[in-house]
Amino acid sequence: MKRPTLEAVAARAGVSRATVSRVVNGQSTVTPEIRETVLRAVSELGYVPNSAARSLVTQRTDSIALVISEPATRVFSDDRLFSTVIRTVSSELEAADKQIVLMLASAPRGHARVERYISGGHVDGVLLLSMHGADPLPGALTRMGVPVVSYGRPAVAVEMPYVDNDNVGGASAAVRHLLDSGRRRIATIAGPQDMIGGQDRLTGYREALRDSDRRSIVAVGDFTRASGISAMRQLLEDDPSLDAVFVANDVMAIGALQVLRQAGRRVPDDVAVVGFDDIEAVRYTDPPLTTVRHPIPEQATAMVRLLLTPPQDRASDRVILPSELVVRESA
Amino acid sequence: MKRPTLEAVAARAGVSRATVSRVVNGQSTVTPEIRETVLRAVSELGYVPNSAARSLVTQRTDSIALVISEPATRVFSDDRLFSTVIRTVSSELEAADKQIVLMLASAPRGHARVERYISGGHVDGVLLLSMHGADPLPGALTRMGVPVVSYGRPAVAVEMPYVDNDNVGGASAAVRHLLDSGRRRIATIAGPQDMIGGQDRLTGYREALRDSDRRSIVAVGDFTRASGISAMRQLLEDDPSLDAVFVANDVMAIGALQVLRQAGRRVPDDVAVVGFDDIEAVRYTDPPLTTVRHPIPEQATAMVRLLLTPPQDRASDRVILPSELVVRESA
DNA sequence: GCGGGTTTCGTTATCGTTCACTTCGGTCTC
DNA sequence: GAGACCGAAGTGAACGATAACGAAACCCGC
Repeated sequence: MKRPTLEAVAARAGVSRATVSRVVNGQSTVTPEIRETVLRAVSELGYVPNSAARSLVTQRTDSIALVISEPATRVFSDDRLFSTVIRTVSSELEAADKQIVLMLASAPRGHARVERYISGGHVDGVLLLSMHGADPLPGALTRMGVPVVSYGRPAVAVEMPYVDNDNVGGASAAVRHLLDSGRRRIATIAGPQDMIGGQDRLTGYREALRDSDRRSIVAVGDFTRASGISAMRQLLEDDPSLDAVFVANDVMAIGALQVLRQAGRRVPDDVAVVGFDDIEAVRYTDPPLTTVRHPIPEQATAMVRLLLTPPQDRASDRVILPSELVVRESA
Repeated sequence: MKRPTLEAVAARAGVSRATVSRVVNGQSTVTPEIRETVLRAVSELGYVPNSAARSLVTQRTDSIALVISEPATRVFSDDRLFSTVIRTVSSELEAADKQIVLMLASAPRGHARVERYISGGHVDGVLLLSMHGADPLPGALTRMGVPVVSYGRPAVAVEMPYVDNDNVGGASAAVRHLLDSGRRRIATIAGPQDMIGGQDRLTGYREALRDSDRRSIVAVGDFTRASGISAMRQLLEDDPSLDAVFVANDVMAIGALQVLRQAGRRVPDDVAVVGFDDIEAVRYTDPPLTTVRHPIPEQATAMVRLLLTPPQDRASDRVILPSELVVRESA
């Protein structure tokens, strides 16, 4: 009833354990004839290697952790990011015959759990989704010597391989689009400034405006719809004559659209709106939202590739992927 | 530089390996004084048990697999389902101090991979998301003797613990709502009939109609938006006088709304529409969609609880959770 | 103060692999 | 034709933990 062991297979095939091990692990130093016999014994007994025993001696686990170091609400506010990353990472690791251990680490209890688990040697590497500058996890993970790659640029303090999209470039492309279409007073609803993405998108906005001679009008949100609503209200109050808003993510942009409508401003006639992320929902807003799309699958793929490449073989420890402006009806 | 072992801790604390093991595993048969000494040695050396060695002898892995046995496109068409299940399962398993291994198994290569992995004893149990009646995975998994719980009722053929929402009840509640609001010709866009959810929701529609004396008008889709579009077109052609549609999921309903608008039918004035799932996007459709919400977090939680409860301690092997009609503007 | 019964701790075997070595034929070379 | 050499298979020792078993040490009552 219990699972057959290497020993059993060896006995059945009339060879030693070592030979069976060689066959199972695909070493070439075994006579084709014997290899056949062994393979037959393996399939007859339904042998599958015991992973615990194997990784006890090899020090490998063939599994990598995908750590989401965010409070659940933030990560999942944009479902597409999350599911796309998981899906892409999954299929990419599948090709490398590695498993995914998923860890949602909401601080601080989750952090301790993650650190304990990772330092326990359960995984060969870590893919880290962390968007907070103040997150202690990137630092902690690098310190324990396990290979890590971050999705998105981690806080400046830590040296860590990462793959990011061009937040700065995407944001300034959005703003330039507004400038090109003749908008004069372009405000922004920025993201939280403790998040790298929030910082970079604001930087992009500022850079684009600096090249023109427009004044910057900034309100800060925290990437939630509610914050988009209150930020938009504040902007309208601060500068009633604004004719465009660049919003640092789509979720807040949806809130902004709602406020604009309530305030009797037509979009895009009176006020143009551009979002960021290109989440599913913005195709169905009224009007459909012009936004910046970043290539999530490519980013996730690059992340896995980077992790699986030994440090000395890497062309670079950082990869930046281009963002793309998707023009719909709101701007 | 390498990680300290039990041996090292034992040496430092001046006791035997066994005692350290007892302390680490929280056995009570150890003198408080010695326990203190050991714990100090543990923290001084930063000892963390080697999981491979442990599970080699205990036969446990403290991790469970979450297997998504669907082509990616289907699972992710409703992002909320996916992310909510993951999030809930994750936090629920966290409480039990178990890890979650995520496997996306698109047939058939994925199936072989999953079977190999599960039979390899990598996990203590399996949470299975499989919505196809013809899926061979539920059968295969039960056969290999590993504890499994299914999200949603599996195909009739296999005997397997599961947690499902009341698809039949939810669908008939939706149809009754249409009847109660005076609709006379109520059509349905059914889901794929090789999926349990698709079957059950159609059953609910039929049951509700049977209690009245209305005729059933059925088109079948496959839960994608495109199929919702073509199904709606077909329905309008078959019966131009229809005044209500119950759509088996929201994604198809979005397609249906689009077709109705193009056909010049006002919703809900000319045609009432009810969806199913209550995905995020239907709050922003025009008009916002009336739909049936099923309690995904509760379902996921119940699934984990069921898996962690030893079979002999279970009150029942199947749990059915109620669905709830969410009335918005489309019906 | 002594025997029986508990605690408490140490010894040792074991789990299933892999890896470094050894061994064993057989070929090659001079 | 003998020794060096090489490839293929076997032997034995880790790997790091747990658990069964044994041996002290201790308690108790008589």
